[in-house]
Amino acid sequence: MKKLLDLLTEEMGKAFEAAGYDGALGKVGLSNRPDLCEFQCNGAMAGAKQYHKAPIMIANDVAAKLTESKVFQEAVAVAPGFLNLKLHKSYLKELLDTMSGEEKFGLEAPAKAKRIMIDYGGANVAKPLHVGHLRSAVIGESVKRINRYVGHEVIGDAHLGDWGLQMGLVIVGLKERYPDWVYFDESYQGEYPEEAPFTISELEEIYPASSIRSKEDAEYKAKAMEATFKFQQGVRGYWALGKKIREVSIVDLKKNYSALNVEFELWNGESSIKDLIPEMVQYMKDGGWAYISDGALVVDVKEETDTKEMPPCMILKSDGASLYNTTDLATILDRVRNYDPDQIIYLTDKRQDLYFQQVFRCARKTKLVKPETELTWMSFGTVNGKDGKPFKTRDGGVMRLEQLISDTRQEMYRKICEGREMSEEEAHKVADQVALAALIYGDLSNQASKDYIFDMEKFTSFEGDTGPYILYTIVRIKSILAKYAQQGGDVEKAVLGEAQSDSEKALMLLLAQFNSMMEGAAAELAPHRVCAYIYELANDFNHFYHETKILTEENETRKAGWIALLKLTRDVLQDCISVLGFDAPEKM
RNA sequence: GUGUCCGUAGCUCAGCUGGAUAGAGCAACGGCCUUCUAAGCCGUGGGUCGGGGGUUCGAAUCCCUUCGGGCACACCA
Repeated sequence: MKKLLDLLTEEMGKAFEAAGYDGALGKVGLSNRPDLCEFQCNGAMAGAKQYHKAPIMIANDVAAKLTESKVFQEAVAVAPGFLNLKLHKSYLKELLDTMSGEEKFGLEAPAKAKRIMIDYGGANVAKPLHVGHLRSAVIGESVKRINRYVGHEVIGDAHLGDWGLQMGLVIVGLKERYPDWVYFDESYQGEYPEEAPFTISELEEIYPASSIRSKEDAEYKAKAMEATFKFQQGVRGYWALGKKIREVSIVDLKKNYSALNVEFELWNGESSIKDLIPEMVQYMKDGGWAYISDGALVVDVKEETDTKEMPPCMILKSDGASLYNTTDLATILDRVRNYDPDQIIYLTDKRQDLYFQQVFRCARKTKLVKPETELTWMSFGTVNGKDGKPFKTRDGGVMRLEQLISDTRQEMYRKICEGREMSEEEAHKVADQVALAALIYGDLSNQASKDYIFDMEKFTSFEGDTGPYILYTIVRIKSILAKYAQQGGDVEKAVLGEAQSDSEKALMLLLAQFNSMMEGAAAELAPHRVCAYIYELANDFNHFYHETKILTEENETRKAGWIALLKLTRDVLQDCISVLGFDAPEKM
């Protein structure tokens, strides 16, 4: 199904042509004066110069051609040259009929379905997730789902941080505690145990302790660096131990991510591509791109048009060790070979702007990717506390994601028990669902690239533009539909009718814009567009709901029409929250 | 210093490729539950869109400049 504005623009273009003007002037947009009209066309003003005519005269000519229109019930020329438009109710009804009958409510498949890889999450092995990880996880998951919904193939990769110094720190920490483990016996030739000899809580305890110690104790730090090096070189025991650390971490991370409804297709990490590094380095040298500068191996990524300094992209440190750039570039090589993606999207915090410019330029220059492969960096802002500084716990520590989720769940449970009667089991279930919606919606309704203030009170209060409000609206609709069915009505067979009121028409108009909204959200990687849409949709529905008594309506055709409208609203809302990454309960 | 992002109501934020009177939510105040879930709905007050120029018939939006803030500027990730 074509997008509503395109259909209207087509119709308006014809009218411009019929009146003897350029059809391209007939661009129709949403009205910014809902009190006057539903849509507007400003083409008459744009065309005034071209035709040496007052805009109002052009607008009048065009309006005259629309008196018989089956689309526009009203097309009025208003000074200085606006064309104010209203749709025929019958046209709108037909549009929604078509929409209801189509898969994905009239959203058309993309001209070319892309294969997109998205790198998000940002988790590190042996380090617990904290608030900062919420953004990456939630935004990435939504971008993935949105693009999948519109018809692309999307592969999410957790791209685990399992390569840097933290590996050495954990390994050395373990060695201090358990020097006798076979992992540390370099003469050992046998198999290593299947079972990991430590738990996730132990790792989470060892890492910070080890990290602090390495900052104070130079000798200890040297040991950690040596361990990191041995691990990266693939020394048997170190590599085997690293693998176990990785396994144990992944189990724990999966648990935490699933609490957020976040799921990765791939759990590759930086270490997964270790074998590609030497090959890639050699390739960059052979190609004449990489050279030694101050001892380090770098690739120049300056371009003539640059107005700023652009440091070269470092491939290897002066001690020959690899770094973030190395693994990211090798990962590109790996992804191209194994998946041949049309696009790779990276989701990181916005401080990495320059870094990704360097990496992308380097990947293009050295032809790791095809020229047409899109490399997209999507950045997100930091989560700040009320003071505008990065969010911390009360005592100034890092807020763990697990803690944040459980706090929100508890608060929600309390509120649910306050107002409604529910079994304890159900209350917990619903509370978890609503808490998740509160968290995800709270995050996604902000523009991803901007910082936002995490305000626990705001998040756990459910008034206004919040996830719970959206869920509440869906639950309301479900409740009415259920009652209708109880009374013997068949929701599936209900047929839409023409709008009976302004509020009903407003709801229908907004529903008709679903496909265009979703297409835009996908193209712009903008989950907040979906949030803004469903908030408006929920508002329009509630407005309609408050002035329309549905179940007591005596005219059965009319009642069924409303039921069909409710069903469509529910379905659209549910698809929307599903691409945002949460679900609605049956009641709340 | 160079680059980059941001500056819209008391607070938190929208504002799509420039259009008519700049919108929400929270907070404040006032209404609406014998009737489909009041976690809701309706209403009131609140703004020199940081400042100044420019382009345009028309600018919160585009360009320049200035002030204020965040962030980044090769051997961390």
